[in-house]
Amino acid sequence: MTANREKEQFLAYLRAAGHRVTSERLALFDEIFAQHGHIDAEELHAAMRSRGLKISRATVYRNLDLLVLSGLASKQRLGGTGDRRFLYEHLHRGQHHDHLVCASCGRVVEFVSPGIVALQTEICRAHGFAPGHHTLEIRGLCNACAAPGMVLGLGRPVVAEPVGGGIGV
Amino acid sequence: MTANREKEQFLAYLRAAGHRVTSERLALFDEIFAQHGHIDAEELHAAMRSRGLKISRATVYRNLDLLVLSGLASKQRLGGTGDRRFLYEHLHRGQHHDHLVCASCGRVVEFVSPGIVALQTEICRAHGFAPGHHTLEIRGLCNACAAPGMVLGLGRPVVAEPVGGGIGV
DNA sequence: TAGATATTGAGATCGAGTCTCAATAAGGTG
DNA sequence: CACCTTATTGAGACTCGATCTCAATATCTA
Repeated sequence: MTANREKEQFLAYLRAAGHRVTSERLALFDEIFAQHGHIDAEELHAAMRSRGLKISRATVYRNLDLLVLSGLASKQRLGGTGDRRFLYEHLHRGQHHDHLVCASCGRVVEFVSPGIVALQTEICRAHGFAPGHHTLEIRGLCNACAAPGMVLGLGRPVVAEPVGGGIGV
Repeated sequence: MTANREKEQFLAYLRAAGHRVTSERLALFDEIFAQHGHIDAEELHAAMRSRGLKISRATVYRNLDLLVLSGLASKQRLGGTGDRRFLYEHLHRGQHHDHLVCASCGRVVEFVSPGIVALQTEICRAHGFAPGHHTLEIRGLCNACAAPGMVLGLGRPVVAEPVGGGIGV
């Protein structure tokens, strides 16, 4: 089993919050940690059913929220104004990243930038806000789509190296 | 009438795109430019009806998309995972800004940061993307909500001074 | 092991946004 | 200006992601 450390964190969260440890919650945890990249609730539900697990749609939705509250999954809409569904992805130990999305083929690249963190701190300070978290989505054209005459291909999200470390304000 | 320059731009867009100039489109333009800050389609529709204008819900939705395409309005969800509806706001001459949202009272502060623009350019370059645009939402606690024992008040969006000008990567 | 109650499942419901299609009106043409 | 073509509108049906209801079930506590 992968993600043992994260599973411990999930169990600790459930107990601390007074929630019960059910087989459905454990199965959902396993499923989202078995998935690569972003996936929506319906796809997650279908994936579990196709593995022979019996779990209802409502339970998937309910428990995804718990995973987010536990800090082990993120829930956000990606893709600008074309975002109909929430997408979920598992997180490792609170590591935050942002997204670069190709406006043409939808390919998603994840990146970590210390610069944006510094920027967030500075902007909050300037406006008297206590910093929380941020979501940054950059949209553009990936190299494949920017090349003339290319047919689009939907790639898999890639975790990228940190870019830039200086203060950005 | 306010926003004459913008209205010219809207008319020019309509004609260039082969769309007709209808009274509904002009009324919707007037309404969104008469509004402060962010407003959703239903509220916009209700506001127009309450002024005695006869316009249908479907027409509001359809023409808001045109306003966005013309570059005169932005359409985005704000408020993290609590974002059920799209919010619209009018823009002045393509000026881009981002949002600082209070996680407690929902107050929205708009800010302009050259740093984030530089960051966007650098990150796109590092990953072989042609830069497009970005959306950055920072969530935190405003000074009123961070103060202990305060009752929350829902403020109006404020356009803030640019913060920071250095390269932020 | 039994009892209290949180959780589940199936399906109803909600709600933001889109679609359909007949009626209307914008704007080009003679 | 009057006519004609056709984009646009309005009313309401529809879509579909997400939430809610409530009886049945499973978890945890004592």
